Amino acid sequence: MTKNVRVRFAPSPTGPLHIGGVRTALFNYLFAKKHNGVFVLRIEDTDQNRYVEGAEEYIKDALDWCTIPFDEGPDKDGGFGPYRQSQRKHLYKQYADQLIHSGHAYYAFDTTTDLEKHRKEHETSGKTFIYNWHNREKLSNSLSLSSKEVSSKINSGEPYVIRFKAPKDETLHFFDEIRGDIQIDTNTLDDKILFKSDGMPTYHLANVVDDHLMKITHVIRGEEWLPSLALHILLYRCLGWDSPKFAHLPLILKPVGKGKLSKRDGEKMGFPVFPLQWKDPKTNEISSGYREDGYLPEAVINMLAFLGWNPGTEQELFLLEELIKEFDLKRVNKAGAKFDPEKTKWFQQQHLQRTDSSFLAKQFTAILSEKNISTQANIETIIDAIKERAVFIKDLWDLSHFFFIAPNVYDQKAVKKAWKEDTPMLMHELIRILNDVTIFSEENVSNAVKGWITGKEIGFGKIMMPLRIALVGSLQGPDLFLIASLIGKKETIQRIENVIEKL
RNA sequence: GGCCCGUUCGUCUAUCGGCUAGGACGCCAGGUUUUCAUCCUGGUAAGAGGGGUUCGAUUCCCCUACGGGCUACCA
Repeated sequence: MTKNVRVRFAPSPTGPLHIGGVRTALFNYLFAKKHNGVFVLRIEDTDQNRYVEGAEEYIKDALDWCTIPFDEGPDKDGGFGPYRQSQRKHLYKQYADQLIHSGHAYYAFDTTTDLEKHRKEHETSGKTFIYNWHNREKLSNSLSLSSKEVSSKINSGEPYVIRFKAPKDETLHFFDEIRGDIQIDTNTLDDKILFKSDGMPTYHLANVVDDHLMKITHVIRGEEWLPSLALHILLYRCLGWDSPKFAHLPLILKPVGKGKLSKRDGEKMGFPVFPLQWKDPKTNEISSGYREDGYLPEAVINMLAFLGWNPGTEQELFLLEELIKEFDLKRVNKAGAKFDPEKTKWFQQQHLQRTDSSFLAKQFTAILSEKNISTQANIETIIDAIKERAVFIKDLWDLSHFFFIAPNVYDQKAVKKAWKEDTPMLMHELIRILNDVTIFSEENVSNAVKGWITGKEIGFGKIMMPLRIALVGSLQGPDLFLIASLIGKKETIQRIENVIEKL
């Protein structure tokens, strides 16, 4: 019998969700949906000092915008709540105590300053201080002190932490769904703190306890957690629990230079590293987001999916449903991937082209009304004509303003190229031709103008380019006859008269 | 420093021992569009280095180099 797949995304509400985090959430989501499983959101807020106002909301909004909603999580109980670790505080201590009773953990009283001193001393003598079997007997803890001393310290209210007692002389073997077999010598492990003196568990304990209690079957997380996998495996074992399966995702790296992608890179190179815009509540600093920059969630998701994963075919454009169908942890790469803002733009362009004109028309109408331009019935026709030139929805205006407003400035380069001495005369003649077109359809205008040019035996460019300047203001845009027919006979002629006068 | 993970075109990647090492982004050149963009065609460019194993290695093993991560009473 196969267990129901349950995965979780467990961010810490210390700020806006970075696209690396979104990618982790996406892979969890895809894996869950692929196996008809459940996607859980758990807020890991065990560190009160780092809590940032609004971060949890941001995380939920971001998942929402990316169309990868969670099935269970804060305010969405699925029977495994609560889903904020701060609200689960009472659950953790008993497991730490259990580990103490079974001899797998111990109390430690060393102060931060004591430990810092040890570290410094080791450093100056060229050694590394590790709190483990090397020296745990010489430090202040329940292994070195008598049980009397220990209980008197605890009873007198002296602060203490609970440390894991890493086993000695053992080679641990475990399996990562992406990386395969990994082994570690337990002698290199340190005695990690499981329970802090403020009464809160550390990530390691809380994470293992919650994953077990929430019946998580697969832990899919970033590669930065690989070094603590040994600890986590050991915790499951010492607590007497089966451990879930693990998969560690490759990191997302800076586009240029070394290291992990960071907020700074986005600022420096001018691309967002966050899904949504974020305003820091303390500094009021604003970080740009993909949503506000005009990206479609489809594009962002598609781009993210291909950062470290591929379907093994040559298909690159995927919608969420297809990603779910094709996704497989086995096809996730091991090596970190440099982030490429250019490719992201390409995904955006491709997805925009595949977006319904009726949907774009709706968005565009909103932009137009902001500019106090009344909506036209033929808005979808206009979008069909300009869409293929657009990358972002906001490009639509730059590509189509001449449908709504007559040009008042003319591109100098274009004028120099196309406006010759005999042009005004030809334009006057063109006005007469256009005047004779009774039904001003694209086809009729085209036939009339083309017939006239052919009859005159002059080059098309001599007429078409000045006409384009008249109607558009520059040498750009879709088919001229379409533009003419859409703005109408009166406006077309008016614009030609304008340009003759001005140039 | 210690531990762990990784290494194919500039970038993202395909290849599950036998290929002229494939695709995509970018870039360059043509073509279509009498404009611009799109689009089409073509081009550019890669297996870190050294040892093995093998009839044969990009693919398997080892070493080195390089890159990355972790090394907090942060997650």
